[in-house]
Amino acid sequence: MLKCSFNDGNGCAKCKFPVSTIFHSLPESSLKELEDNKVDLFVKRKQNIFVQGNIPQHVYIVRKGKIKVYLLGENGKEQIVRVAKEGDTIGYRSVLNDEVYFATAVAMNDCELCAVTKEFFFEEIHRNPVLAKDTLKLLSKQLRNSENRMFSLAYKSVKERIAEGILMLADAYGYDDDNMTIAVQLYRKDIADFAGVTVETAIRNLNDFRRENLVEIDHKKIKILEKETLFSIAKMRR
Amino acid sequence: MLKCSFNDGNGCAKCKFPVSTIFHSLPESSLKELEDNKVDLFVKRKQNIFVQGNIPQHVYIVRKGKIKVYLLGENGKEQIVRVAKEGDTIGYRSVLNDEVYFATAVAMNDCELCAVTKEFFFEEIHRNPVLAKDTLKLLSKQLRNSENRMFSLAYKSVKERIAEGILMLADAYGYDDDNMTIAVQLYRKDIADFAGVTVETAIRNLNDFRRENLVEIDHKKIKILEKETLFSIAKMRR
DNA sequence: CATGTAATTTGACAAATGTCATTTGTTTTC
DNA sequence: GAAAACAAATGACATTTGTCAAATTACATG
Repeated sequence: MLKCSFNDGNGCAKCKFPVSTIFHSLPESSLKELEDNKVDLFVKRKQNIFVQGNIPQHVYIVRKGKIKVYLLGENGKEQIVRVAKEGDTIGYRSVLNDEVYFATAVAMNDCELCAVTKEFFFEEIHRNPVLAKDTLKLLSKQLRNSENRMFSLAYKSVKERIAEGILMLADAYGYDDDNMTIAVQLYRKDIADFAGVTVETAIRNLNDFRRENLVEIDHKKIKILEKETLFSIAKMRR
Repeated sequence: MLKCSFNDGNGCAKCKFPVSTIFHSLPESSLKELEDNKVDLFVKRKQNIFVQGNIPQHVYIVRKGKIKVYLLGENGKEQIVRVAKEGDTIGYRSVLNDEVYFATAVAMNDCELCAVTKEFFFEEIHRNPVLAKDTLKLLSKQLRNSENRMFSLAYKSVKERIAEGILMLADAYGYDDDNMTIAVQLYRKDIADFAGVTVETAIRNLNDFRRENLVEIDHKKIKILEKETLFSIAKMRR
């Protein structure tokens, strides 16, 4: 049997996980049970974790790596609806509603995940009110975020959305050690798909920001130089 | 004391409410307790039920009437993020996350609501796993809907969004007895705010649809004549 | 029911953004 | 490490949608 990453002894004191996850409230007994209801998963960059239309079998906890979750339209257009990094949970919504995946999740870099069976998640959410409450909070937060982005997509200009996108992606993925460089490689298309614009438009605006010394761009790595200015361009509520 | 609308004896057998609500799973004992933790609320058309930035005190169950929930931008632009009718619950998300209202809810016509104290809702969600699960399902559904609309706002043309908007509003508010006319008075601005366009643009597209005999418009009442055609214009996944 | 206010409609025009084609640079693969 | 595949950049242009102004119609209030 694979080593249980929930009990490897380093990390979050409660769940024995390198980072605090949605399962932080599980009692010892449940953690034991969890061991028999999970599979470790190693996913290479650009590979899918789950795909729109498929039937969910697991809830995924991200142990390592960055992920994007997007909707794919007929025209080949993609809308990134959510991103995830170490400690985040993905694929749980389709499980909760017992329906096929509504979105596709793909690894932005090599990832390690824990795939927890939907049966365990379902059981546990029933008998553990704290897990239920935490999941409610998580959903609430994501719904709020989503509705906020609805507003942006509807009414903000492209420049505002690109600025907002950079800041949101930075916030969601985190920073490198310099505390300024977004901790993931982003294609121009990723930024375009997040902001809901074409690649060409994203490029033009990114290069505007670079010329104005708001960001520094080294291939796929973006360093945020003037966060405050970007915030004011994005007209973000904070 | 006001008559408790949860126990007026007609409607849903479980909760004694005219329609099935999120509280349908409450046991008798909780329903009794609920009586002391609710206020009946009568809200006139165009009046607010809650306002962006205010501190939530209640969760609202709609007994009668139609409601829109929208985000208000600095520029005066409004994005309708959700709508509610008889049986729906609103204002619960801010309560769950213990933060100020993120949106404003306004009555589309005269409404009757039950305002349930947040303390009761919180307590009950903790001790009633079925309520917790139902709330999780509701949130999941709304998040899915919201992400779907993110995609539409980002990538669909105005004509597609207006068609989609009409169909979504019809679905959410329901129909009159003819089963074709949307069961609420909609200003052109409401449709514009739902689809994320200007009033002028909404008007032009609505009138296109009317000229093509897809809809019939009598002031603020919209009758859907060719639902299938609208669906295909909207390119909606169903 | 008259009057003022608000909502709808239309046209002309401006601005924002997407589309397409092409070039250049970067990454992957054999 | 050369070749092929992929990604980024740029220009010219088309299209979509928004903006502003003005006219008409509907609604609400005294």
